[in-house]
Amino acid sequence: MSKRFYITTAIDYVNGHPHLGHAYEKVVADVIARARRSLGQETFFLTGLDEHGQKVQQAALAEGKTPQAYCDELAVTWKNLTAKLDLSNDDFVRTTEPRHKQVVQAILTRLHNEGHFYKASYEGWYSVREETFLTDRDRQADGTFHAAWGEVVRLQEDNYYFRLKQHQDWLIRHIEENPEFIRPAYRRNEVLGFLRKDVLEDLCITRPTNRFNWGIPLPFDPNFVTYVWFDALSNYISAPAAQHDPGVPNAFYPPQSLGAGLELWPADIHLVGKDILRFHSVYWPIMLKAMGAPLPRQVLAHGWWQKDGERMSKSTGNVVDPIAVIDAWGVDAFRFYVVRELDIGPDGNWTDAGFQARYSAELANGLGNLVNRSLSMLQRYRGGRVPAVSRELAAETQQVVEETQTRLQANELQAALQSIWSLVTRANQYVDQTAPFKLAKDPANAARLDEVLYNLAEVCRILAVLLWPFIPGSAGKIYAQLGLASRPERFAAAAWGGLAAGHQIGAPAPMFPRKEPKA
RNA sequence: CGCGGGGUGGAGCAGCCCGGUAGCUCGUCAGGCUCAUAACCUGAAGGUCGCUGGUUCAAAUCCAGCCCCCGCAACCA
Repeated sequence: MSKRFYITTAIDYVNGHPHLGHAYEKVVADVIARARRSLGQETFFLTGLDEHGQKVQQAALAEGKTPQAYCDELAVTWKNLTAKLDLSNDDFVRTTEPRHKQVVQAILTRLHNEGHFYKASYEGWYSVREETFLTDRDRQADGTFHAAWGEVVRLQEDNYYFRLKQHQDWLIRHIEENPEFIRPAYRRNEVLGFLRKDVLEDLCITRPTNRFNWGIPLPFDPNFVTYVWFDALSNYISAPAAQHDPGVPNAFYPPQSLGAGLELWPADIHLVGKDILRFHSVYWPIMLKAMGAPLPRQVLAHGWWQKDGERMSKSTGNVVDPIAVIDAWGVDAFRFYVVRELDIGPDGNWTDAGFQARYSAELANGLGNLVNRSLSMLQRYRGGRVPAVSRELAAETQQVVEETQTRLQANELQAALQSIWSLVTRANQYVDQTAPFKLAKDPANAARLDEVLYNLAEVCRILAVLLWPFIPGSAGKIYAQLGLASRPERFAAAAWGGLAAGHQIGAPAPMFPRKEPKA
């Protein structure tokens, strides 16, 4: 058993339904996970749900359900999303699961015993309606609080705090010495700037149960539940702990372990939105250090999507429903668009016109048409029987394969797709230059036609291999149309010459049917 | 002076880290082809790479300043 490549997504808060941002992050993580597996690394891909907190408790109450029942229902919706997105996740963690709660409690117990926490009293302005403390920043220009907060009262409350100040120096050093720790680089600079400038405030990690109790109880004080940080972030290590991962201190193994001793921790990539970068690159490393666990290799922060140049919001109605898009266009069209359109890091802009343009130009007219015309000719002129191996496009293809590999290993997914499409373009040019449909008219050209047909079929096969991480369903269809029983899931299969002479291909069929543009 | 991102032919983007023929998709115009999902291929027009200055033999790319747009600012991917 050896260390696996371990990638996580943020766990989504169950309060609400999935939107484009959730789906985007999961797809990106899945493409990275599939790429790693294809390249021969054992990989573990974790995603899941954050189910505790006040908003969940309130929402459940409003629907007359227990919080657990409410979560169980929504968990079905969210798990369905992973299937809908064709994710290859190896586990799905829910923070209400016993295996998770046990790990969180073990962590809290140990850190408490070692003096990382202290109890203190806080007094401030409290919004009864929103059940939250307000700060001076929430005040309006005239010093009053906005009416949306409702009644604001003076309230005093005890809570537990996590000591952070002592960790600031080593964390700065760690980020400085490990350029890969926070990516992209401009996000790393942002965190460093903040750490160098501000003194870290100790972190409030509890809520008193008289405010709300839908959370994991503090093992050492029943009047409190833990609040967000130790609950949600710990999922990244509670799942490995349940696998008896030797990378996790065994003090944190849950009692009934179902594990097989998988070596997962430390995580290789925490994929997160830019909004929660600070929690993953500051608080989480400090928590791990206090636990005595190794730090993750990389926190990779992606950007946000806008819709038609504006922030998506339910009130204005300019939202993108990933489920609806997938139902209308297919999951691969969705996966392709979000990864091709937006590099990991910057913000992106979803437009329906842009989506349809890429579908039409790149998937239908580019890739789909290439495969269809290539296999149709092989079927028509040679009865679907693969001719002898020819290497006319081998060198150019090999170059694209290497370029794609380099970019996949660097998690440059958008750039990898650009490389792959240069091969699509090249093959379409090749059809034009060699004109197999003309060669077929004169039997004297039979040998040349054989060569051309082989090169086209083999390029299609290799494209399937290269595309597997991005659009696994369509890559599988290419293999099926080539009459291959296996799946194009191993990058090593991208070597030229995989199609054997005499092999019988299947029936060609359009993969990305042309669609009339929607109004 | 809160933090950060962006400003590249008509539209949307890549390139900038690691200076050296400005690339991609769409659109426009003109040709070619007919195997294929009315798809494909070729060529053309169109850009002072936000502005100003600096470094350099050479800057979209590095440095400084300025203008404009947009996010974030403790739990919303």
